[in-house]
Amino acid sequence: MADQNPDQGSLNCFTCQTRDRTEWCVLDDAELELLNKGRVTKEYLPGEVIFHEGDPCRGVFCLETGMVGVRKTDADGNSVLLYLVTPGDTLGYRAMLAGEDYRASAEALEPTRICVINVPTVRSLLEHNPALGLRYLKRVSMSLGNAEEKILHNATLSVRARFAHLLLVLIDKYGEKSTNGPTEFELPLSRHDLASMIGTTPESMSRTIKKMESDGVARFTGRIVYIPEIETLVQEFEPDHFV
Amino acid sequence: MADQNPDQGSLNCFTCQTRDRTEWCVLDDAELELLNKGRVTKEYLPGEVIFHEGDPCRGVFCLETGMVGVRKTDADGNSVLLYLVTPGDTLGYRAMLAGEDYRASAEALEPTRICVINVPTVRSLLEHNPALGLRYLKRVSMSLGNAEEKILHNATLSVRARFAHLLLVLIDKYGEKSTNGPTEFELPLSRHDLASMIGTTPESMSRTIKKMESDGVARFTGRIVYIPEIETLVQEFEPDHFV
DNA sequence: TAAATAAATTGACGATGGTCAAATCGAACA
DNA sequence: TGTTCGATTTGACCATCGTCAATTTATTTA
Repeated sequence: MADQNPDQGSLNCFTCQTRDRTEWCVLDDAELELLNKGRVTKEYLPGEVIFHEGDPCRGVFCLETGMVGVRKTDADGNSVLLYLVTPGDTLGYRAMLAGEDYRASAEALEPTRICVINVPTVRSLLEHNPALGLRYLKRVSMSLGNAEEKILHNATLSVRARFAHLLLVLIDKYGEKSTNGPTEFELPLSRHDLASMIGTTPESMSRTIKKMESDGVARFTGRIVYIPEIETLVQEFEPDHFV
Repeated sequence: MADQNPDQGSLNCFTCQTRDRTEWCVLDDAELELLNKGRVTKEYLPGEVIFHEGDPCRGVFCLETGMVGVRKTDADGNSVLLYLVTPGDTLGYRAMLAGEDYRASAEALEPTRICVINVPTVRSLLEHNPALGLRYLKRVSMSLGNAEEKILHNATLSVRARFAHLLLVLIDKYGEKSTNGPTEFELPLSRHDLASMIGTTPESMSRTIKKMESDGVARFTGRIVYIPEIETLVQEFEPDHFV
């Protein structure tokens, strides 16, 4: 793990660029002061592990820059990539709020700067500011809704339909917003990680991409995707979607 | 939907038998009074729908007696059974806490008595008692952890392994606690619903059961399962589990 | 009890997608 | 530039599991 480096980026929670996009936006100055005291900044290089499945919870992580992947792995080494975490997102709150050890691991996918807020600080803030709890309640509840949807999708949709859906989600979250017409977009993930986001293998991923290209749905050049018509992707996973 | 019937069962939240098993256990008497005022009791027969995917959230439901299944269905009619809800559980809180419409539907699987607490009442209680929010945070966060585990299992385990796991979970939750030795247990679900709990079809469920019988892992007579040795089920879904 | 309806099982078949191995591509580096 | 290592793709194979239809078994109703 890279050394703590307080000289780069925002110096504290008051000047933090991403604070307004996090749950902390509901804190007053006194609470921000507490948050700031309970905070340590860390940097990670791609591949470095931030926490491991089974580790005791160390607090809540705020992503300032970079990208983190949250993975869940079983005894045989099979794994799924559950989340991509980007600046303004928080990380590790599930275990903290459930009072459990981590049930997934987090790994930097790019050079990443993160603030770690220790457990007692978060707990104290939660106990004294109900609005913060309500914020987290909303976040966790929406996340649960998404997870349940994924369970349905994985059970009922083909690899291809799930990949079409993943592309739409990635474009919506990290790409230009354009509901229709041609779209170009750089995938933030390797083929392997794309595969493990939709619960399949790199081989099947590869073949699915090839088939989509030959069907004219999309063109892939490395991590660049070109999609002539976004609507066709919607059709892929919602066959009877009304135009 | 069956008529409201205030003459049966517990008359109010103060005398409610299941209250201590719900999130409401953290409420004081004044808050219980509020809860009681915001409450209506309803009864449902098997097959009756309590809420539908897409409906606006009507509040939080407390199960007094019976059993409810939470299902998620897609446009093609494929569905998964996400949860079994039994007395002492609450229902519908995810949509409420996320501030969303329901993203799954709930249906009585047995004759069921439920108290409905309206949205403003729950919201008011949440805003004034941080401990209640923390309770729900814990519940939703643990549920999210389970959902994420299910995503991994569905992606990596065979139908048979997932069924073995389901059996263990059902026995743990609704059966006699016996970590080893022979176990007899009545399944609370039809074959169809067992199948949709593990994201497969009734036909595959049937064949899996047949195979397990011929392998001597379990015997099925209608909804009665007899398992000579529980540990073999653990082996089924954790092949390299240490004894 | 018999008829009707629903649930569960079985059979036959094929498609999807996983596995393993080999080949190819591409980036990092000496 | 050539080499090396990892990522990606391709090929060959086939197991698992879903689909559809038919049959058997339960359950409900008349």
